[in-house]
Amino acid sequence: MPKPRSAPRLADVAARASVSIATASRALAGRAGVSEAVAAHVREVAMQMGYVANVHARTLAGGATSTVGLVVHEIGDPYFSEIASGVIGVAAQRGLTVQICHSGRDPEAELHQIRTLIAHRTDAIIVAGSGYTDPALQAESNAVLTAFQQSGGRVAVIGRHHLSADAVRPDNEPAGAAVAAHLLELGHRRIGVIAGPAILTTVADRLAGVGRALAPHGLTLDDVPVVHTDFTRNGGASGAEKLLADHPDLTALVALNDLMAIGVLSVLRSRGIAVPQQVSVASIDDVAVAADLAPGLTTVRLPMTEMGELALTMALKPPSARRRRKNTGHELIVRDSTGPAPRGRRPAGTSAGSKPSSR
Amino acid sequence: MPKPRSAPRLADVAARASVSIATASRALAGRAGVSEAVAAHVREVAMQMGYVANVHARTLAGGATSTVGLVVHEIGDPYFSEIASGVIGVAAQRGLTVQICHSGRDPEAELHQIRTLIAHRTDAIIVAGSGYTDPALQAESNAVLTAFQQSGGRVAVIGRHHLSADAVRPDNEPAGAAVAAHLLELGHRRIGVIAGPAILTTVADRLAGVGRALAPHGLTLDDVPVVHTDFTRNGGASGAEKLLADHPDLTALVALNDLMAIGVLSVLRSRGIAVPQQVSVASIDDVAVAADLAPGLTTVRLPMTEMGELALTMALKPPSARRRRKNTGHELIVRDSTGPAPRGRRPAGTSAGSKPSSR
DNA sequence: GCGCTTTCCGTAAGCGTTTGCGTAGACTAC
DNA sequence: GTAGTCTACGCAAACGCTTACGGAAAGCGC
Repeated sequence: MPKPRSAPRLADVAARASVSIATASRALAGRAGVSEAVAAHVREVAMQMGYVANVHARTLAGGATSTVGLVVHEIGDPYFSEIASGVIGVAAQRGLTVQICHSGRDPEAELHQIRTLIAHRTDAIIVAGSGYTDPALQAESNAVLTAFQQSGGRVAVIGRHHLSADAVRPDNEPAGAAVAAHLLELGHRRIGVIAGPAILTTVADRLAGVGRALAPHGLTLDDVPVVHTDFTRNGGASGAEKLLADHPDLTALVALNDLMAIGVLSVLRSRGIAVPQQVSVASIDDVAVAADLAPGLTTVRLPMTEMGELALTMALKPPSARRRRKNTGHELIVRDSTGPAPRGRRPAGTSAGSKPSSR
Repeated sequence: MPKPRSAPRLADVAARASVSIATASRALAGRAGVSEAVAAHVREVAMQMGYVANVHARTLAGGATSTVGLVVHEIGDPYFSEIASGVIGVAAQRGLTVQICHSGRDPEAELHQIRTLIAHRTDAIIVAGSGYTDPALQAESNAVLTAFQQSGGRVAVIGRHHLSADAVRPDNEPAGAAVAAHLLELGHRRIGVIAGPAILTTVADRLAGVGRALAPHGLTLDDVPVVHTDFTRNGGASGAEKLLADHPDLTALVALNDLMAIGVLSVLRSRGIAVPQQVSVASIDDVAVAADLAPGLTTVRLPMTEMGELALTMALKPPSARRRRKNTGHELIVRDSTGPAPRGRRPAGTSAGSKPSSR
């Protein structure tokens, strides 16, 4: 090889194949207007030279980027890494690549990332983080995304956002109701809720579900202590500490996501409080490790990977006049972190109740 | 607003600010040759119009892509999502976006993804998955990446690869030695190893470390049962089942990564085998949940997030003549899944030894 | 005030594609 | 053999930006 200075260009391929650039382009794109013989030859030459089209030139000239953008709060969070896995999976199938950005649960950062993605002219953008209860926080993002859609971009969101776009809606409210109902059925009445930031719709919806489940038992959300902290493991831990300090008589703790529940369990363990004999713990998401915790975490499964797949699939469909909505399912997964409410106040020993097992 | 048809272009900003395109470009890029007054005005106008440069046009014209590529085996794996988090973190700081691809532990898929990334002319490419013990498997990837580097691209790998590029080298061998040494110190001699696919250098290196630790005790790898399965939770579970069936007298199980250890623990739990009283379990990585398992997992911490940060930082430095290498540290984290070897054969009761705690 | 340098800004040439349009040549139909 | 229709291909104009290069205005010393 004499001088592989830079990557071969379409012009190089065309020259080597003794055709014009236009013909080479059409041949490689499989577009009509080129005889099969010539087309085959061009492809052959291109292959030999290891030619790969410059995506930027192609995009600039009007082609598709073959890139989709994905905005998550934090990829290290298993909830989002499972969603991302789904997105990347279907992207790969379709020959697309995925750009991932962190929003860090900050509306301003989210806007910035969306702008960046738009600047990259991705074919589609998927916003996977939770929405914000205050529409104003996403007003600007919405304007930007709307403009993006008007100029041909596709958008899908996961969760309840104030963004006009196709949406995959996790069963947040039903999940909240399911987890609370489960605890109530087990006889718990003194239930504490450890929630994430109130500005997140995911938190608001799950909380609302809890409230709905409370109603038939003559309770409302005002009757149960709710503490808002970070939507993370450490947030869960600090929330549990606060709740335990302020309300020592609680028999069950609901964390609004698994990560928080992990933090809760760790606090309980370090204090020597038996789960579920003294305090039951349950949450929502069913991340991969939930089954392997100590004890196995009772939680409500949301199909994260599938949600990611669904979102990209929706975004890639030809746009429809109306916004599409797709609700996910949910399933209560009972493991070992929940059990019957202890009788009386904090029995020191083991409760005699039957221990529910995984189903 | 009359007609926000498409995104505003640089020309629009320039016109609105009554300057030439060149001046506008320079002003926004912060390049010299523009008076501060004019520059400020241009920026002001651009901000008002919500102008965002078209990355593709910019790249074509010779600018940087402001995109980096990241190849991981599977983003759903916490090992990789933590690395990705590190990469995205420093990328965001520098105004870069990250394209993530799955290689799925398949050299051919990896090559394909690298090709795609190169087609996107990313400024840098980071290969984070394990390398392969057979250099032939990565020969083509190496050729492609070398060409990429010659044309100005930057490359960094995480792990031991047969790729000529800057590298972040996890302490795989020392980590393997550390975990084995820990078990040996506790008196274990009948140790089983649950390894991932033998073709991965990560597996080979960790295994070699185990072997090295064995030597002072008059043992070699041939003396301990080693089973190769998938480098996943389920792989760990099936490996544990096989080992337990073939060698019922083992007192300790080493899994070559935390994910496998999680599978191992689940098998042990479902069989009612007490950990660590009957069998100790230890592994390598220290993913975020390791501390929250049942029991807390003794493992060797590798700084995944930091590795991701380091890799991108290296890749972004001006290229040096020689390949840079950076070794990570490692730290044995003793939790509750390891304890003294039971005396005699499988005592049913609890071992009386002192329980090591986290340090 | 005259040459000089310096500062600031505009003109225009690409970057590598895609694609509308124009034009040869081959073929059909008479 | 001539006119008309396709087919297969080439020419050249975008796409939106960066960056030499050149020219005008402004500052300097004398």
